[in-house]
Amino acid sequence: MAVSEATAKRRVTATDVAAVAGVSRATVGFVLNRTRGQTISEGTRERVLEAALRLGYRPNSAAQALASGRSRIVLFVLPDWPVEYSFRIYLDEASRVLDEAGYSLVTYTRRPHGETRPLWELLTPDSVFGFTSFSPDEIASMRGCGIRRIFPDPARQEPLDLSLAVSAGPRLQVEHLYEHGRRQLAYAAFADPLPSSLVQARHDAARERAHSLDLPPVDIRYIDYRDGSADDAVRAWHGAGVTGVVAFNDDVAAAVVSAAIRIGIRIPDDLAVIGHDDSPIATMFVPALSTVRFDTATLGRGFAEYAINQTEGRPLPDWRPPVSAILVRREST
Amino acid sequence: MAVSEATAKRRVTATDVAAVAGVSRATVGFVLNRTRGQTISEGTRERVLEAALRLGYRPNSAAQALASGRSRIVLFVLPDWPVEYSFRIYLDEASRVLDEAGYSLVTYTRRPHGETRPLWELLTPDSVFGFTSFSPDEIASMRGCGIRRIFPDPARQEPLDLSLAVSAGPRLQVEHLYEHGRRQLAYAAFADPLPSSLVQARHDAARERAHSLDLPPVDIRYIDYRDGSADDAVRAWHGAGVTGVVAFNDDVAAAVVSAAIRIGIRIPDDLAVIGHDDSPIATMFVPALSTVRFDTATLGRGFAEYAINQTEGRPLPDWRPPVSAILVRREST
DNA sequence: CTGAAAGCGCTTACAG
DNA sequence: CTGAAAGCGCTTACAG
Repeated sequence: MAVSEATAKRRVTATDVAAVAGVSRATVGFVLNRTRGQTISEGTRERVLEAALRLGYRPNSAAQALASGRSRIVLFVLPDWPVEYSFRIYLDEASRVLDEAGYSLVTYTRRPHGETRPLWELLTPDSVFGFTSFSPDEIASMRGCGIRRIFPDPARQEPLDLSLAVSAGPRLQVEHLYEHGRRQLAYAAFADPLPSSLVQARHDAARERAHSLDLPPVDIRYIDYRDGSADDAVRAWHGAGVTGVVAFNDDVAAAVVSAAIRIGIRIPDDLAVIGHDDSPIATMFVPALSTVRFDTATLGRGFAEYAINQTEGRPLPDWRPPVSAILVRREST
Repeated sequence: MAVSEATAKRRVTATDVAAVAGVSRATVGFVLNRTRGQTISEGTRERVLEAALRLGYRPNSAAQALASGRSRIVLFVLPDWPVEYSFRIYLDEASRVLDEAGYSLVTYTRRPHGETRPLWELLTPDSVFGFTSFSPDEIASMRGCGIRRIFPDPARQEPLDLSLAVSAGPRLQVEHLYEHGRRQLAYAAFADPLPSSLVQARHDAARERAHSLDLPPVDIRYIDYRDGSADDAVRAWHGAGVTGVVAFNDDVAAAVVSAAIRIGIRIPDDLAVIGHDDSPIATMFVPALSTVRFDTATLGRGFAEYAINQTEGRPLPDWRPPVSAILVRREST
């Protein structure tokens, strides 16, 4: 009666648990946090655990954060553009592994308008990971609220690129077209200005691979599927003798293929097109799109491992993202 | 020198600001929080503001949350299935409006495996909103860590469905096919078990609208674009004289259209197909897909308004989500 | 093996 | 108009 009344009125605290278990508040903390270096008798441990369970005790995380100086939050800042389809699997895996290590992964999409107070100030995460790099202002804001571990951190020349498989996909795309006899290649970029750094990086990788295969220069054009740019690009490429198109992603590949169909260019005979990501559209499109897939679950686990070690201050010197790109051949090549 | 040394060593606190401004810590709080009912002289106000700016003071949110009992976080629990494309715009708008009111919107995707500690226990948000309803266990967990405002809350028979425009889209889809002379309709559902409640709700809305138009019963089939189910469905429908297909979303519509094309059924002459969401695939698909679009920005603002009022304990009695569905006619109908 | 106590950095009545 | 002080619920040396 007294207990249920208290439960209804206010939140159960460690003091309540201590009272029921007949120990001090400190001991409650030691048991529940499995504090290392403390030895607790089995009887005490059981009494505390039992009392905590019975009262439905949930530690107050704000108090924990304030007292310990750690929030057990890992913040992952996503870019302001729609991330590829498979990225959800990546995040799910990363989240699961971090959770096992006692951390929560919170994702945060930067808003175009800029908040009064960015999310990292409100959450004060133990570490912040960015899909792309941070601006000096952002770094200053994070440092200002006590966040010590920021990646990628420009000051440290951090080698890791969290967009991870930047070059593996484009390389595979080029190799695939090459193996099927295509020599004059073009790159279909994404006109949306937001993911421009990723577009740039993928294009660079494709161009370099083409160069190393002694192929002629790769013409790049920016495709916006809402206007006629795909038609223009396909016409221009067709006139210039292009026989293979490397697309930034499956959406762009679909736009190129659909423009070609409308114009009357045969896919893949006249023009082979390869996408990137193996998103649902690649399966459903007619013709189905050849593309490149990643083992995103493994990548997610890899990121989590990296994040945990960085957050706890023991970086893995030789760590590399476990990238594995797989070619998926369908009808467009 | 002394200041920059201190800055480097530890975080700037209200005590530092108070010392520099020559006031008490309480006054710093009053100024920075614009505490109502406190009158602060202009001179003091300016000194505090100036000192805070100069020192780069950021309030410690854990301490604020602990002392005030409010975290200023609104948690939005998303379902475990890929939300429709346009939902990002919805979230962006909602986030922006909440931010203006001093709240941060954190989104959280339930993980299939279940965490050791769900995110609401770690963040202790002031309120939690679910896209779908919560299980009794989840409700208990939230209540246990002191979260008072939960929506939808089964105990209150909360009328609001946060998936919002559940029936408006399907109704419009059916009406569109009806207006173009289609009488024998079918519903193409999404085979993925995860969004089943949404599939069910949309199908119900479509069936009811068809019924109210005196149309014959709507046959429902579950489409998985990774197997042959679309082919089977299209064949069966064709044999049964179906002339119009209402699809759960654009992905499913694309799968149906592509199956029809492969089989040799003409779109839209033999079979009209309408999607839902106006996602990019609807534009890019050949033929381009007719679909239904929502004014998601307005919906997002509407949700934010609702959330702010609920969070601050003054529910709007007559509030309705500002749903406006628009028909987008393309080539598939 | 366990407890008393200081401290984390705020907010908020309460005095003056 | 402003300050001294209690309190939020934890963690963590430090004693014993």
